[in-house]
This record gives sequence, structure tokens and C-alpha cells, in this order.
Amino acid sequence: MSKTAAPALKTQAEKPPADPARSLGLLWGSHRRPGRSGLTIRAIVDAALQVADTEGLDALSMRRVADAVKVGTMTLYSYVPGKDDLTDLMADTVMGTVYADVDEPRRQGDWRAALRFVAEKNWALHLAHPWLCQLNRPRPVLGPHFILKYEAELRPIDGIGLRDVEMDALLSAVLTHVGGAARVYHGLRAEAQASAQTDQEWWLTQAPTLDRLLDVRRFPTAARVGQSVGDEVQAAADPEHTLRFGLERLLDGVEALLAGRTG
Amino acid sequence: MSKTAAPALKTQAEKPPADPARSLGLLWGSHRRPGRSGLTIRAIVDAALQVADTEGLDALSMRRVADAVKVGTMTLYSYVPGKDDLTDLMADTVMGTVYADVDEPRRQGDWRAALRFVAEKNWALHLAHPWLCQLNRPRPVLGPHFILKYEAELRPIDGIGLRDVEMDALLSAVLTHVGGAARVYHGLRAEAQASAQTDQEWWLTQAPTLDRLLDVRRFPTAARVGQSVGDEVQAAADPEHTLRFGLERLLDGVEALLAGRTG
DNA sequence: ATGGCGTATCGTACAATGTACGAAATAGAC
DNA sequence: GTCTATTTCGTACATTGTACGATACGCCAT
Repeated sequence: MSKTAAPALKTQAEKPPADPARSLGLLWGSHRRPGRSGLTIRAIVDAALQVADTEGLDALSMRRVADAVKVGTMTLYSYVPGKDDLTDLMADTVMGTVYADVDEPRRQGDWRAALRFVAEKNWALHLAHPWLCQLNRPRPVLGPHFILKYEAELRPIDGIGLRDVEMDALLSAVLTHVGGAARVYHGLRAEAQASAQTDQEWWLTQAPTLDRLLDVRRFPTAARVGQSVGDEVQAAADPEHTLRFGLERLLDGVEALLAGRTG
Repeated sequence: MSKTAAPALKTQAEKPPADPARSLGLLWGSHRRPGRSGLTIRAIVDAALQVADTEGLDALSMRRVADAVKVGTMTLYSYVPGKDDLTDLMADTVMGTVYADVDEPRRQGDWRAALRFVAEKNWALHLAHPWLCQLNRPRPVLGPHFILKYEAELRPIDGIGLRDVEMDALLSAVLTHVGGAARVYHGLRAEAQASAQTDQEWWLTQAPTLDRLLDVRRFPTAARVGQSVGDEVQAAADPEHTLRFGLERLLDGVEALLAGRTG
């Protein structure tokens, strides 16, 4: 029927092997060894970070990065196997900027203070690099800075009475929570910017449309709570409140668990 | 320089207005009104869901969907303004499959049982539709099924002693937690499938490479905990454990808060 | 039945993307 | 200075979302 003569059809999802050893080696290797043109992996990653931080992940293309470092597009591929590896490098790189050293979280006091500190720093990380929760790498990155960050975040909750897997689960819960709040936060920001309005104005313009559609009779709770949340968003402090509330509940829950074990 | 004669350059991020009223109207409108070819929005969304569920979000293209419903690609655009709106419709549609009715969570018992039920159902939702945590819509979808789900999830925690914004924050924390666990879960699954190995085998093949790179002297805690987590993953039950641990801590924390207020 | 009108259909086209391929240029070894 | 291996990068291609316009069809007045 259609005249398109497909040269090859992919019924299965077939990707090139994506050698994990190669990727790991890249992450852990030296990024400062210059090539013939004086270019380094470090410089490529820095340029990519610059683009992503200032123009968003959508603007991050291989051509764009190549232009930024003044080489031909394909030259990048002699430094980095592909775009995914580049984003891995970007992610691992910013992981190195979170803590001054591997014991900084530990120095904040008890484990509660440390986890609050961890949450704060990760929140700041997501604010500085909005693309972090956009890039959708399925596998964890496992670069050196990531491991170091993991170590830094585990230390203050080591020995407080949790099993190893519980420590991991707790940390994962905190980080996931921060990431989720950041996603919401950026969603609101993007919305505001897209409509060239403030968050407040967005809710005001959307309210009439929603009111007509959202029947208070059918959705009494949702309508009331949504209204309250909308009011708070107008008051501007919202996603951080959500973040703090969930975090404190989580910490209280851990405290209860520990108390139950020692008591 | 380059011979590409760009007809228009975008220095700024300029998107077509993406009329929110239009999108909302589409979400809340009738999806069963057939066009001249007998096609309906419902049928399009169903076909898109089929593709995304079975072949992944990467395989979801307008051409693919159009083929599935046996129309020309551009015909879709007389039903749906664009791909983003289609994914919005997909998301809202599956939101309607989570609960049997709006009071199902409430019927599970107290608020703890209800929230556990909510977490379970959302977990199942993410397992059935892996693309859910991949699609990166910045703004919330706000379709009818989404609102109904929100209502269903709010009701059991209404009147237990939380302020409105706290109810929203708590629910958001639970859902974010589930989503995060699901992301990890799918990451492991994808990894295993990509390498045509089981999770266990993946850890086994990666372990030697990692051991060489990951110095136990520099990362004692991370090395030990990572090892433990790896062992548990081999034991197969892991992401659900992480999910359950964080959830229970969160619930305990809420309980402590409520006890502090009434006591 | 027939003519006309409005809209649904959809073939073609275009800009953008990641990257495979292979020719050209260049640095280092002798 | 010549040879060789590697780096550089222009070109090309498949794939994506979707803008544009020509076409074809259903419906209504006649």
C-alpha cells in the first residue's frame, strides 16, 4: 500500500551492544589527555554542561557541543562513543560538586542533621542542573564522583542501627524524594516561563477553566485540597515545603524504628 | 563555513503557544465521536497504549500509531493536536485503571492501610506501563481520570489531622517514592534484557570490573553497602523491599506527627 | 439524482537529530 | 623526507514530529 520501501525493518528492539566495560572505562579514565587538536574530554563535558545548564537539555545536541568547542561534529566521537556516554559523564561530573569532601555530611552532627544536609545539597544540585531529572538513563551511572557521593552520604547513617540494605533504601528514599520535588518545581517554573506569566498568574488563568470542568460535587476533597495547594503556590514557598514535610516524616519514621530496636 | 542555509535560527527557546485550554478541552472532551473514517480519539489512544506497553516508549511514533489504526500519519493530527497531547491522553487514560471506584482506597481500613493500598496499586500501575516514568511532561496532566485518582487517594487521609497542604505533600511523597522505586526497577530490568542476562548475572559480570576500579580503601562504606545490596538483588526481591521500607518509615513518621498533635 | 461546499484525509516536504562511512590531514618514527 | 597510524570531519542516511496543500468524500439543498 504505502510506497515507502523500508530498507530494513526492526520488529525487535535491537541496539548496538553498548559495551558496559567501555562506558565504565570512559567514566573512570583520564579526561585531560588532549587530542591532536588540543581538545580534551573534560573540555567537551564542560561545554556540554554549559549548554545544558543555560539552554536546557533539549538544546544539547552533538552539533551544538561541537560548535562550542570549535571542532567538527564527528570529532566528538573520537573522544566519546556516543551521546549517552556524554550525558553519563555530565552527570558524574556534577556529582563531584555536591560536597566539599567525603566527610562533609558526617560533620553536620547526628544522622538527622546529616540527612537534612544531604537533602539540601541535592536540592541545590537539582536547582543548578535542571536537566538532571530530565535525562532518563535507565542504568545508574557508577562513575567515580557518583561513588564518592554515595560514600559521603552513607557514612553518617552507618552504625546507627540500620542494616546495610536499609541504609541504601533510606538514602534512596531521601534522594528520590528530593528528585521528585525538584521535578515538580521545574515543572512549575517551565510552565510559568512558557506562558510568560508567574506561577500565580498561571493558576489564576487556569482556575476558571478548571472550575467549569472540575465538579466540586464529584471531587470534593480534590477540589478543596487543590485550592489550598494553589493558594500556597501563590504564596510562593511550596515545593520546598513539600520537600521538607516528606523529609521530616521520613526521618521521624526512621527514629521510631531505631527507638523500637534499642528500647 | 557550513553550507547549510538555515532558514530560521532559534537563539531562544520558542515553542508554539501550546494552548493549555485546547489541551484541557481535549482531555475532558468526548473521545468516542468518530470521524469520517470511523476513527476515534479513543481508538488512537488505545493503539498508542498498545505500542507503548509492548514495545516501549521509544517505539511510539506518530507513524507507528497511524499504521496501527490504518490511516495516514497526518490523519492523526485532525484528532489530536500533537504527540504531547497524545501522551497526555495516554497518561490520563491509564490513571482511570488504578482503582475500581473513587472510594476503594478508603475502604481498605485506616489511613495506613489505605496508603499501603495506594502504594501497591501505583506500583502495579508502573509495572504495567513502564513508559509512565519515562515520559517527561513537565506540567501535570489534570485530566478527568487523574483528578478522580487524586480524589480517591486524598479521601482516606482527609480528616486524620493533617492540613490540606500536608495531605497533598504526604500523597506526593508516597507517589514520588513509588515512582522512584519503579524507575530503579525498570532500570534493572532494562539492563538485564539489554545484556540478555539476568540481574544476577549482570552483577556478576560487572563485579570484577567494579572491584578493580572501586577502591575499598577510598570507599569503605560504599563498597560494603553496595556489596550487600548486590547480594540482595541476587536474592531477587530488592526494589520492592526498598519501596516497602521507605513507605513504612514515612507512615511511621506521619503517625508520630499525629500522635504529637493529639497527645 | 445532482451539484456544491466544508471538512476529513493524507502524500509530500522540511528541519532536526544521532551517527556510520570513508576520505583527508597530520603527528611521530625512522 | 617518507611511511604509517591515528585524528579530524564533510557527507550521507535513517528517523523523528509536523506544516502545507491537494484531494476526496459525506451531507444538504435542490
